[in-house]
Amino acid sequence: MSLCAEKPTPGPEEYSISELAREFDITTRTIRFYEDQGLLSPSRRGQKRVYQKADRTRLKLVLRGKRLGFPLTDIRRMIQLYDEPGGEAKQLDLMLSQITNSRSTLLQQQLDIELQLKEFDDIEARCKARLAQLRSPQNT
Amino acid sequence: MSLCAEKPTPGPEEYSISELAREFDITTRTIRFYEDQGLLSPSRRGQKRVYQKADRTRLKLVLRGKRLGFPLTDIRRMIQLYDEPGGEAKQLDLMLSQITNSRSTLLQQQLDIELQLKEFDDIEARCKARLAQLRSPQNT
DNA sequence: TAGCAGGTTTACGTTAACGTCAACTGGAAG
DNA sequence: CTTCCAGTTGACGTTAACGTAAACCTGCTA
Repeated sequence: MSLCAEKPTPGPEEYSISELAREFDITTRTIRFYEDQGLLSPSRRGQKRVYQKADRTRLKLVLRGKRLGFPLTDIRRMIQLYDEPGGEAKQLDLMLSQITNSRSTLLQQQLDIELQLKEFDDIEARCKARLAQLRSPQNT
Repeated sequence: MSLCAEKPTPGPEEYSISELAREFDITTRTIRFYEDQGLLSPSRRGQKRVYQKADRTRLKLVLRGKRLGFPLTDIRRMIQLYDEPGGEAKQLDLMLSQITNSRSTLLQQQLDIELQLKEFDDIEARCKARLAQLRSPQNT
């Protein structure tokens, strides 16, 4: 440990690339790749990447998008919506229609999930019934 | 049209590969690829594939899995659960644990979707507010 | 001063999920 | 018989999303 000078920017909390990687259980390669794709844009101290809280939040959004199966290009457009609304009315209209689009995809996914969950319940019940039958007394 | 002999198997309804392709808006290549991956196994009349209702249902399951972002290997395991429960207790236990697994993924996705939808509502509201402001009277 | 941990760029490799020919087949229509 | 159409099997091409390896910098610490 060096003498003092420990917190040059004590404010908004910062992260190194490997800290983020550990936290979200991904590789640094992945994080750099996301930056390449325009999903992240951390500041730099010297040549090293420094991630602020906002960057961390963006990364979380990316990973959420991934869990939902979206390709990175879609995810990029989605998280750009979080940035400051362009200003131009045209731009705002575009954003609104993109939101409408993404929303309908998400709603479809909700339906799909509900159906799938119900069917799993069904299958599970039959499995358990079959298991109970296997252990039932009449097979001695 | 040939003379009669139109319905050799009038029973369970059959589909050609291109019929299914049209219905679900995918290519025949995709359907054959899914078969290659063990997701479908249609019967054959001569060398041509003939799809029964059960095959159609399986295809629907596959596409639902795709909409949820699952890789084909996961989808395969998932739809195998719809087949007859193996019989062996060990096999049934395995099925149950697989269901538990998949279910937790789906539940996570539900959470992700709800969050995302809420954030979209939020962004949308701010967009609309900004738009209203742009058209407001004070800029004449 | 040497070395090491953590970071950087560059570049090629890999896997999944198809797309895109090419060459062949079997039946119906003209 | 030829022609056409829907279907079939290879085989190679492509894109997304990283993995992996090489070569370099850099700020401590021993």
